[in-house]
Amino acid sequence: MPYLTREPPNPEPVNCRILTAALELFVAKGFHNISVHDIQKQANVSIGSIYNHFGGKEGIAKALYDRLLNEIDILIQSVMHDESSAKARCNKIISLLFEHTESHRNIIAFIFHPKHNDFLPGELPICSTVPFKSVHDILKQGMKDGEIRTSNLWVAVATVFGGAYHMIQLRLDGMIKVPLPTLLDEFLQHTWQGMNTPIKNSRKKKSVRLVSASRK
Amino acid sequence: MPYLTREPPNPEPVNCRILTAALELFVAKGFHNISVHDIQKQANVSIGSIYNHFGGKEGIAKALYDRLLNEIDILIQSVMHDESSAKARCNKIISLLFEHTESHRNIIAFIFHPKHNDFLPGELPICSTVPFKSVHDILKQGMKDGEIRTSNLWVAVATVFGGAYHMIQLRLDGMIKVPLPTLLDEFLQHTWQGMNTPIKNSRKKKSVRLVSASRK
DNA sequence: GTCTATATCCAGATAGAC
DNA sequence: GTCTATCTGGATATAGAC
Repeated sequence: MPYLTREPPNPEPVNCRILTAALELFVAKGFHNISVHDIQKQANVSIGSIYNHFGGKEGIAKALYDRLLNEIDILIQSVMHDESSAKARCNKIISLLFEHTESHRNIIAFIFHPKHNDFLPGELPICSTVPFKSVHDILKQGMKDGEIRTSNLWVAVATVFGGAYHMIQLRLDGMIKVPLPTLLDEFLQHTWQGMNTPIKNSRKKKSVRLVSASRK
Repeated sequence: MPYLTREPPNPEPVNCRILTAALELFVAKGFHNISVHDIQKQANVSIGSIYNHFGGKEGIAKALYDRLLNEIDILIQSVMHDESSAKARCNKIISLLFEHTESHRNIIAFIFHPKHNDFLPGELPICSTVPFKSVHDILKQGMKDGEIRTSNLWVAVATVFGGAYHMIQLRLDGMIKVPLPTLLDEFLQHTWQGMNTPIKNSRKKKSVRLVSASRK
């Protein structure tokens, strides 16, 4: 300990440290298995600070939820801007979600955690939140334009995105061992062409990349 | 209170009453939001009984989990017996799950609750349990037989069943307002034929029922 | 096996100095 | 705003009568 006994001050602002720590712990062990003390230790702050900033454990969860949902929404909005057809939009969204699952695992795991109601009483089911509504609208527009199969809207949502969510769950659970983006094209083919064995003498234009190369 | 002050004795055995009560409460409010006292009251038994039979709250959850997973497994096994082609098996399984979502809501809600790890530490992800393995095998066989599109197995699982799980979630969350079986045929079409707009002059045999009428 | 009463523990929350 | 020390409520679990 040659120069300083005091450890270098942590550069991140306190509230960010709290949120980061909480996110990591919540995802690793679940909201109810984590105490405020756990968060306090991991974030290197005092209990007092936590209550000051967020009013308690639930306040942290709520802040995380709002913030991360908002991030997802921004993602979706960017896709709405970049792509115009319904199919392209869906593909791009799924592509981005797959990428995020690799690069921002905790965010995806927290947002796609099935029952936010378990710890955020009164919260509506996630499929009724803003970003999911956008997805809804995309599909509706796609049907109107004759671009995708007409059907009950929820059935379409489940078919197009249910599979993607499941891929994400399987990856988060460690069942899928490879990065999701490597499975993207294969997956999208299934979604759009169905699981029936393809007809042999198909005249379709042969497999093009289904998603334009990711920005960034 | 003319004849008896004592209420008629409850006919169900104690351990069943406990499990039934716990299942209902867990599904309604979540494992961590329910205390042993809640279960005790709902089941009309004493705390002592609960600890006698199950050793605690976690013991109840574990017993429920094992029992209900086993029920699902029996369901799957019956399908394996009744149907021979991969596609028919998948369709039948989804059909039965849809029906169960209506008639045995709590069972489905408990089994498909995403993170059993939150309250059953050490439990493997549900997709690695016996009934899910069967599903895995069905798809593998279907690919081998050239009946369904060849691909990474998990991608196939997600495409065929991910959508179905999502339908179930949406129904449990109250987003889908109609009984799932009414959406079954439409949904299965999407899964097998894909979400692309069907080709106009299709020569295929026109829509037959995709699932044979349910027994029972 | 079932019950009530009680003990123990710990997470959530607060008080008040700095 | 941040911290430590402390309070409180409630949940799990046990003891011991019946």
